[in-house]
Amino acid sequence: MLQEKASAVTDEWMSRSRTDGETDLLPEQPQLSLSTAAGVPSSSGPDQNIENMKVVLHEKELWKKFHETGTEMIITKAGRRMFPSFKVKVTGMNPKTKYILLIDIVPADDHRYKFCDNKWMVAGKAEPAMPGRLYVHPDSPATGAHWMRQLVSFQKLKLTNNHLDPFGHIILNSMHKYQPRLHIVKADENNAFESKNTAYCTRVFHETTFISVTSYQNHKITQLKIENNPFAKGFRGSEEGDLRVSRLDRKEYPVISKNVVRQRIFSSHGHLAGKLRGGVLTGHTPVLSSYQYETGIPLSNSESSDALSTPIPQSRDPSLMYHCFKHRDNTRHLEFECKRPYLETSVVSEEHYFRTPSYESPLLSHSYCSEAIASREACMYSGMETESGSRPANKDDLTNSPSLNCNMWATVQPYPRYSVDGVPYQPFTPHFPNPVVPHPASSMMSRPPQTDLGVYNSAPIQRGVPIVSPSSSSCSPAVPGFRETSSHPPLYHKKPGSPLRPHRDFSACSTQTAISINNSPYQYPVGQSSTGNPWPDS
DNA sequence: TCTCCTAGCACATTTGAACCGG
DNA sequence: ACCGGTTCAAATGTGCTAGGAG
Repeated sequence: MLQEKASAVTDEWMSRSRTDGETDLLPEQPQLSLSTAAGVPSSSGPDQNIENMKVVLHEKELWKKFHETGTEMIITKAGRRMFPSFKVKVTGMNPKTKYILLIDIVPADDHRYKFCDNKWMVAGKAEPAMPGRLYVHPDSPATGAHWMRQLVSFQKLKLTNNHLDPFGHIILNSMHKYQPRLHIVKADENNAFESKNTAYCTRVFHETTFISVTSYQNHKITQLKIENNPFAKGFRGSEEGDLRVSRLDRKEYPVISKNVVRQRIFSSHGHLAGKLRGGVLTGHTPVLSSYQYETGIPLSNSESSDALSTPIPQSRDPSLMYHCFKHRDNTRHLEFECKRPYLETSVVSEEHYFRTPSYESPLLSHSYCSEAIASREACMYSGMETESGSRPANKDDLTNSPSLNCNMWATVQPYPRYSVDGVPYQPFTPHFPNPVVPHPASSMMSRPPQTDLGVYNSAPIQRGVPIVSPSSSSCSPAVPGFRETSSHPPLYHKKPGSPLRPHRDFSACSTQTAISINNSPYQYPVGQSSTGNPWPDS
């Protein structure tokens, strides 16, 4: 029943979604007054509610450039920042109303990919989703005036492939496709978003879709990163040398950086022909394509089909013959476009990570906190995964359970289109089929009891933050999943082999989080749902 | 043999404390 | 004592690459 309800919510959102994504957020339902509902004082001026908000992706062109090539994001055990970083310009907020901005990253589909013949291909079914986590902007909650004053940057957000990550970084699976989502939530009187009527908006920029990797597969992406990321400057050609030459003649004479030269010394050119034969980046397989067509929404990478099939066709770029080599084959080549660093200063001063339940598997949440958190760095809530088998069968029951009496963020349903197609998505099997173990951190964080993250997944709110459509956004006047914090003692899960440090850090984190985010005992458990199209198209 | 992942490396940027002068 | 500017070392963020695991 709840499921149906959730579906209904999702459908509603999807129906209200837009595809012209770059600008407006979906208006909330007019009949509801968010300001009053959320207990937020209304501004003296015109009531600027969420329906008036506009969110523009910063460095959209750069994102597009990456997207057209097939964006890859490195994930490491220690955590790696995203580049380009996720930055947005928000307008239309009520200057006096407090908002919470956060990001989550949901699977774009249920496939695992491999880079073969210079293109991405489906390599099988996706692995079990990592425990979902939210990254709350460190300034949250802040007034609309604050958010609108300057760019809102999430550049300190880090991605990791460490399932046991204690630092609150967003956990992803390598060789999987993901879609970042921005959520704007009106903070309630407690500077949290627990209120049932809390309004929120979700914004998806299809350009930000990426495939997570442990090492770059596409040399073009490598070069784009090197050329645009200041931190990678050391891998660029010298100013007097490579770059200057590249500016003089970009097309005819590809620039080869010193690194390329160094690599060539050791590389075997024998691989080149084979690698270039593909010559094209194709982001999607027939499976995805068919899926996309079924929903009537082209997948981003299907634009990939255009983009990815056209971006680096060998025939179109003969220069590749000179400098293009598959990464593994010690090959490199340089892009000749903008050398300007894209990193910019931003309002970011610290971050907050919140855990979101695994998309498919129930998770038990507890909090982690890193040393960074202690130093006003990233804070997050995280949880442990449990067996998918522990996933509640009856969502209504779970929802009604006292244990759920807490703030909830929507749980993620990674592959919404499956439901659209009438083919329910099959949850992944849990990664950490382990028993529950009490964790002090959770209680310290005043975290609501989370018996099982599956609860969040099944909660209505889980559909509350869907990817409604490509480059689209959705808004809701009320977030059913955001509930008052419960005083119920939390349940804890422990993964086998979980590092001890996280536990130590948790306490610090909890404190930090409570202060910086809520100034209240509220929690931000997180589940999210991506009921919309996670792989939007332009 | 291949794919994927990890750790250490060199290089560059960022950060913040220390210092100085007005 | 305070403020603003400069300097510098440590911290941090990059991609590269050899080697290991499966």
